[in-house]
Amino acid sequence: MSDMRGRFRTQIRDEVKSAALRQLAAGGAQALSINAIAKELGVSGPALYRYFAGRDELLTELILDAYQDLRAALSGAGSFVDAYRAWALAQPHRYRLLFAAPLPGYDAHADRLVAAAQELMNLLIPTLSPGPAPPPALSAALSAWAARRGIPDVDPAVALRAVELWSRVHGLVSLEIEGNFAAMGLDPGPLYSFQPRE
Amino acid sequence: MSDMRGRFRTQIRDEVKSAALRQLAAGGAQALSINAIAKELGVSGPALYRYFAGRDELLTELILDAYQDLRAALSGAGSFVDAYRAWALAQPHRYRLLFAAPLPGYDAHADRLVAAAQELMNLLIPTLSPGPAPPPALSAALSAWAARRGIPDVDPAVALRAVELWSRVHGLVSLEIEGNFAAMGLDPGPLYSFQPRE
DNA sequence: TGTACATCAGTGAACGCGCGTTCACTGATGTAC
DNA sequence: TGTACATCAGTGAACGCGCGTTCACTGATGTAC
Repeated sequence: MSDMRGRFRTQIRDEVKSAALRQLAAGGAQALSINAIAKELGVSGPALYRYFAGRDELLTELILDAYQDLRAALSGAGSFVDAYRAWALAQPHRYRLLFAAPLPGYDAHADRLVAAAQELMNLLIPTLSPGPAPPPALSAALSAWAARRGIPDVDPAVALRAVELWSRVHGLVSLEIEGNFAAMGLDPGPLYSFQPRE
Repeated sequence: MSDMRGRFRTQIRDEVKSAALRQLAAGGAQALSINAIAKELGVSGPALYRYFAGRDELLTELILDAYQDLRAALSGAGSFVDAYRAWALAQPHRYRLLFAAPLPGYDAHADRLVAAAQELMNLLIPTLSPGPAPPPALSAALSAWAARRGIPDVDPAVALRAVELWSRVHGLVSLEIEGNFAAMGLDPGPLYSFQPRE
């Protein structure tokens, strides 16, 4: 019976988080409310303060979890682009949590979050072959960035391709998620098979 | 003195809208509050109901204004990509208004809004030369979309380029606006000079 | 095994705040004769 | 030009709601002897 209370705590934390995700999915971007979650769990509002210091901590955990989940989905996948798209379409509310503007007053670029974001690039880079060489200033910035991320020997031409690929797929995904292609009557599927494929 | 009251009304409407934009710029995405705007204008909350039916109408007007402003910025510009980026960086809160997830319960795809969004494409299309031909299904969808928008004789290969260009620049712009490149220590400027340029 | 104690999950009340919106009303402004 | 009237901008109170968070407290659970 080691640490039964501890196990209980993490289980409740998970239940809180999944209720939070359910409400984000249903209620739009900023529908993250301690009180509403407590109500869904059949518990009074202040009870949740046993498990989270406050709303910001809960939000941060949800974001970190989402990064981790996305990373898992990408690392096992054959195609970065297809897996990225599939993950985002399956849970657009979590994708927005990662890449859309957060709540006012919330610091979306705390160190932990930036690090988690950039691990996505670490997954992409090894799968790419170099493209054209970037201009010198960009090349230097890309090398410095890769070194800072603990992968020192990255060809800047590969890093460039990674950033370009990511921004392209993010453009398509974010437009698709918000229904922009649907509003045009377009199936965006074929747009994802751009060159260069990884 | 024809219609002095009418002129007064439109002037107040404009003051309300610009206070609203100021607060959006300061307060984050969903900081659009009738009461807060009224307070900034030195007036009681209910007073604004003389000018707007409610918060949703105000929001819709802000969005339509933003589309019109963006269209104006693009139509006079030499480079679609550069003008698009400059507009978005200068007023990211308005860019989010157009392309990020709106408030829960707000219908972001009402006909007027969709039409306004697609007029942006009408500006882009005439500046492009055809690229590779799209696959048949996409080609048909692109032609149908162009016809529906009142520009019947569009080469699907041009329409495809327009959609691709738009999604690429949107990807870069939306990442840049949220500070993702800054968090990487990258100047994204060089990324915008991708081929094919318009 | 039984008892005394510490831990801690959860409660209900409260604080102070903000929201959109409706309503009856005041008072000023412009209009018609 | 002067007066009677209609229009309408703006007010303050109110409704009902929700929010994050703090606080003193109850009662159950697990622990130590």
